Amino acid sequence: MAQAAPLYRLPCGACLDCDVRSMAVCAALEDDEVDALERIMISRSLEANQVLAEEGDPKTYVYTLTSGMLRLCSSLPDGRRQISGFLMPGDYLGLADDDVHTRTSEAVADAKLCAFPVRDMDGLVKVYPRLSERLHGMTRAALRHAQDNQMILGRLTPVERLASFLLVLSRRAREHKQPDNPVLLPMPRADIADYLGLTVETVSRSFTKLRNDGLIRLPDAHTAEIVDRDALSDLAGIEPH
Amino acid sequence: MAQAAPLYRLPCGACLDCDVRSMAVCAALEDDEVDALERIMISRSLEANQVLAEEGDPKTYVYTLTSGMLRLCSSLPDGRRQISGFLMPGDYLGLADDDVHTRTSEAVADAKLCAFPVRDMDGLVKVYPRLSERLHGMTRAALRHAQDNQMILGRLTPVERLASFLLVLSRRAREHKQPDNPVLLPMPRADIADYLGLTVETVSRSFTKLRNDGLIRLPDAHTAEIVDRDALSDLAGIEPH
DNA sequence: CGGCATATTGAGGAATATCAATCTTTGTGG
DNA sequence: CCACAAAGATTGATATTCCTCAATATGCCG
Repeated sequence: MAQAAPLYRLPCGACLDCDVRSMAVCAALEDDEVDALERIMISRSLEANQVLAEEGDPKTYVYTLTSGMLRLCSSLPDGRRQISGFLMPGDYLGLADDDVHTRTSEAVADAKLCAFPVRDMDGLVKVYPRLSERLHGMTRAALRHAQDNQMILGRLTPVERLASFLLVLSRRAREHKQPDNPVLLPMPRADIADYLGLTVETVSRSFTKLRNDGLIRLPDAHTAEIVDRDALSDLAGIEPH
Repeated sequence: MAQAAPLYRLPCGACLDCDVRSMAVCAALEDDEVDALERIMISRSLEANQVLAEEGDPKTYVYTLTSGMLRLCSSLPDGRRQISGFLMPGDYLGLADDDVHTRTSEAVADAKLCAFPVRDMDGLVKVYPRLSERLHGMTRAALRHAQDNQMILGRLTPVERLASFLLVLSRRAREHKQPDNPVLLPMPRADIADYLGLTVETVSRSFTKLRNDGLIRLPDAHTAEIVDRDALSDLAGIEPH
């Protein structure tokens, strides 16, 4: 059977100009090697709140987020929800899972992704050991991050949780080569609440507290300007970055 | 310079008889290959509460726990502590870390371990790709586990947290080929509290509640017999295993 | 401009932390 | 082997914190 020309393929060499080239999985490959990745890649885009994969779905694709933001979440039968993480451009979706997605992934804001069929990706990983090493390294980093969250959820007060959340977002923005000060908050308060194990009201009150104490400014609900980073770090119980 | 015969070396072939052979990293290797692992291995033992590695220490060894139990924890400047996990025989220490231990590891009860110098281990991983794959798979499992904990810490009530804790311990005991009921609790209540983000008093009251409701029996403080596994699973919001 | 979703603020109550006392277990030395 | 001290676990009384419910304010999109 004749194979139709694959849809949604980016123009050849597009990966080389990609915004996230230096921080995503593909950073493991040399310029003349990314081509192999590009060949198995399919572009996708999501609108805000669109679901990419549901908890329990078979893992047929893995993804690199190139723009926008995703949330990974799971819910209890009675509706209680926990967000285990937010993905920023350059982040990889599928690090934790073997054959099945263990979390639901949804777009917080309009998002663009590179989709890789897992079968093809598994093949590439065997050809390029550095790709495998990079994935393993990203998994380790995700694990450290999840363990940090255990401390945040288990032992920090609401204001401390929010302080640490803002600092982590700021630091990650910097790592992703974006301005680290006003911190952009594309997600609604309910998402922050479900990430920090709080209610929206408590999140809102914690924002107000940080503002009244002069640690941050809030030009609008989706922008937090860090005024006193040291005090914020003190609160969060972590070293300033 | 002449190299002295290495100390603490187990008799040749000991790995083949090892209790944890089938569940630890070494399960990735065939019987005739574990020899390579055994050659770089050094046996260690720890007494209860002895520290194996401190948060921030350079990662010079990785370990497989062969008996006993370890806790991984970190502390805030003011003394608040969070335990990110307990290690059971067959578990691997060092999955999350690159060059530095990000958590303190201590013995809950007397423990025995196989220690592998990271340099040697890095070398072996290159020779045996299956070893690398297995480590990556164990890291993914640890990540899923840490994300489950985020739900537990962020959204479950104390009794629900304890129920889920007992069920996880029970399931892991089974996976580790030990009886899954009664559940053995080698760690003190303070450890359970610092793992579940509660106080000792609340942990104690939660045990009492589960006992009074007929879901468990408590022959002694370190033994919990599961009486109604379904009700316990219901509480924990997870499928019975 | 109006209507809806989201965010903030307020009042009250429920749940868990805190403080304190008792009970139990463990380990040690006589 | 028993007595005793010390640590750990449980139970009780109280206080604080955060959640719940309700009202108001703000922003956003048609």
